[in-house]
Amino acid sequence: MCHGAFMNNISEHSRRCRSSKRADRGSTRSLIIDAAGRVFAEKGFAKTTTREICQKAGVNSAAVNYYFGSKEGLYDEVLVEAHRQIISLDQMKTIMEDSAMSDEDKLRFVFSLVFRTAANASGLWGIKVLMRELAFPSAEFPRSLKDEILPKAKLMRGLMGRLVNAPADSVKAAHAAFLVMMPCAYLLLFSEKIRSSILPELAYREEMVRSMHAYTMAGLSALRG
Amino acid sequence: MCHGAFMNNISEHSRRCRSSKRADRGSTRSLIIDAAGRVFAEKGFAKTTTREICQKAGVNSAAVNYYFGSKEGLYDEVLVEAHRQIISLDQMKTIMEDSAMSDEDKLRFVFSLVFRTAANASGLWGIKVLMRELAFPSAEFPRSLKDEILPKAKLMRGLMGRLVNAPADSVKAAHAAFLVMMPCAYLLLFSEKIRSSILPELAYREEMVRSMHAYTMAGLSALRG
DNA sequence: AAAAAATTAAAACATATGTTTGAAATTGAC
DNA sequence: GTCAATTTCAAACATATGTTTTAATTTTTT
Repeated sequence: MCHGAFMNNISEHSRRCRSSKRADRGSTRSLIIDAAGRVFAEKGFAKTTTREICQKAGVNSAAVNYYFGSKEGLYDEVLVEAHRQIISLDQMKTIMEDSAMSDEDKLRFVFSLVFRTAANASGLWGIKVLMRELAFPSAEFPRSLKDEILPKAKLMRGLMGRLVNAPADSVKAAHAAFLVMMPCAYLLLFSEKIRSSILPELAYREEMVRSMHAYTMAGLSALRG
Repeated sequence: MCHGAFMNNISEHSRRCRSSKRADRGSTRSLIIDAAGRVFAEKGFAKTTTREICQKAGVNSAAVNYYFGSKEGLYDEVLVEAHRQIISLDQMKTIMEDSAMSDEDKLRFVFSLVFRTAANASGLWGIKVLMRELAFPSAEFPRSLKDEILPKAKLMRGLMGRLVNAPADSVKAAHAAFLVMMPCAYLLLFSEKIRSSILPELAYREEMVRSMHAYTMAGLSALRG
């Protein structure tokens, strides 16, 4: 009766560092999170079944409820892991507060991070899960994640404000943030099937980064003046 | 046994113009499509139950299968109706081929159409359903609708090509189309809940149209040169 | 008005799916 | 090696939901 559902609070570190003898390459728990991430990214929460996750992970169907209590509990953990995959708040802070870097270079850094992520989309399921949440937030969208997204958004708005020469909380900065970030968001979210049929010429290449950067800087300059 | 599932082919006009004596304000069929559109727009296909649709429409649960054969059949009809709500291919052709209008004005027209739609989003469920399909196409995404979307996309790429002084099927035009249209797409798709928490200053006002237009024209000019 | 057709309604049905159960197997501590 | 704790497994369970059925009701036709 002492089931694993209550183990979510136990430090993950201790579980990870324990030499796993049952499963050679990664504990059952990690196997489930990874399989779940891939399936959730592809199908979304509602269309995903725990049976498919367990099958892909090669574990028994009862494992989800044993380790995570419920499908929702698993999804929560997947969201946490998704954030880890992209960029931590600390990393982002470091870059945004780096005085040796121009604001234009910071923007370029964001674009290349986006492109790297988009190009790696098959391996990194995290960004797809998070973008799904942004477009269609699930009931399970936890406050703790909002607390992670909002600070990052605030950093971006600071950058945008400086680029259009306006306060971070001004309407102008909001417009700039929206106009700059939405193509990024869609680049990460857009269904590959649809994109390739509507815009087959659009490839994730250096050429595209240059176009985005040129287009964005010119647009921001127009907002500024 | 002569059930309504086979009536989908009968002209809707005859059904509409027939004096409806059972249901005063709109036939059962239309009631279902409208209720379904609202629920599908809000929750997506998977999370929507036919029982909720029927309850919202005030009809019996069996009505969906009676009139549309299945939940998928109903969804197909909702997609057809969604296209009708926005703009027809013919209307769009007329505008795009209007030689009395500058390309810049045509772009402005697109933006105001987008804004009108976004501001009316509560009443018009069609755009939300279509945007969901663009981001996460369902298995039911019918070829006939692709045949409606692709021609419209081609018209937009023609406009974009002229604006950046490049052929419609060039990489440059594809980049332009992507960079210009993605903020529009997201404006229509973005979860209101999330938008208002991340960008509370962003309202659907004339001010925003002006920002978008200025930003976009400057960006396109940069792509051109 | 009578008969036929179409529609509506309530309930039953079948299936998919999240979850629980209880036993078997494995692991780690002594 | 023994024993308790943990993990795995197969099966069962409960529920939600798309669908079907059958009869009652309404509408249309003649």
